[in-house]
Amino acid sequence: MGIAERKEREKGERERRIVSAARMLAERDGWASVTVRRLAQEIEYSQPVLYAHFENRDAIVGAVALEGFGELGPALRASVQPSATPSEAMKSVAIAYLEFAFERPALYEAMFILPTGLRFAKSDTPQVLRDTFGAMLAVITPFRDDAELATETLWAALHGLAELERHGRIRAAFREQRVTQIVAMFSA
Amino acid sequence: MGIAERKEREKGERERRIVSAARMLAERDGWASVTVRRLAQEIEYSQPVLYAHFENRDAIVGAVALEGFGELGPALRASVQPSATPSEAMKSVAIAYLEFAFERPALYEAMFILPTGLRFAKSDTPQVLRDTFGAMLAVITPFRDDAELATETLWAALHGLAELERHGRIRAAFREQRVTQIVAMFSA
DNA sequence: AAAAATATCTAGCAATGCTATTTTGTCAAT
DNA sequence: ATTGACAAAATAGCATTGCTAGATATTTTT
Repeated sequence: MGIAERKEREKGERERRIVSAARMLAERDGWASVTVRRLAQEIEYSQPVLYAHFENRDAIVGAVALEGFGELGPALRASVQPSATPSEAMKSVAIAYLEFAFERPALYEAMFILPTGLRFAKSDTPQVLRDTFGAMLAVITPFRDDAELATETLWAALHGLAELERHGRIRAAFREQRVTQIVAMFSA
Repeated sequence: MGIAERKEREKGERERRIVSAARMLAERDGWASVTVRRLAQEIEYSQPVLYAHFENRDAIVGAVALEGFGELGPALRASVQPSATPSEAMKSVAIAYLEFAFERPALYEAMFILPTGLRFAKSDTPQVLRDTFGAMLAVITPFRDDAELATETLWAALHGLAELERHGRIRAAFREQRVTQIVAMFSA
């Protein structure tokens, strides 16, 4: 039955092309430009084919978001030098988080802002999501007993910093100082 | 020249009806349901009339957002009891902020998430926005020299708490505890 | 009363997400 | 090789969107 396997392989391959086309277009022209028609054109298939892979447009955004989580966790971990002190580690993670948000805005949008149909903080939370959470948890644990709660709070603070700055609500020039404030508070 | 004035009055009145229809529909059915056609129907004028008042749909969202800022500032100030200690005051403001976000989700969305074309943290920032910022600044000043910076950071933290919870990224049941954490950190 | 300016509407464009229907391609059984 | 069943994919279309050009009605000015 190698035929069925080949077909499955081809379908998987096509799915990857859809997701990476979506990501590329979003990063280049913004999510509003990511239309099902344009994606179809990009992968050289007709429009309805995409609906054999994804229930709707939101699900495509969700697939890109998942890719993003697959990268954010490792990026946070990689930012920490082995020789770093606990509070240096926390600062590295915080800065890496914001860099991720600002350097891949479309990816970040898919992960945290756009409707995607993904589930979180529930029993069915995918492993990549737990991993990302874990990367932040790791640098907080040395400082706090309520590490899980504190991770949620730190995450929220970083997310807020990223979003308000992206929308021009707070002064971009003071980013570093705000991060310093936050980290100082959490590592006290 | 009472005629011109009457016309201006009528135009202003109509504009208010557009904005409040938009707000009502958004709060009831979500922003996706706020279409220019539906608004036109609501105010009993044809569609192009709305473009005599607002450049485009985003500008209507922006008008609702401005209304929101006009209410958020006072709501934050009103939450503080005259007898409150400085740290009680800060906690009241933080809780009032989150209540605002959760009880008027569509309004909050217009203010902080959707594209609106409004400008912030710039010289042309409208007074209502400065007022809202001022309400937070007031409760931070007793604790910090760098009050303006700290206000930005606190604001970001609260915004992040609201957004991550709204998207189901963090556990709703622990909202109170996260607020307590944040306030403790800023009033230390 | 006629002309000019203003206000408003009708009708339509191009684009969107999504889907019913038709066509094309693949493969096994004859 | 031919045929018929099944799966894959394309065409064509629906309903909806934001927005606008062009036609019509309504005031205001002359």
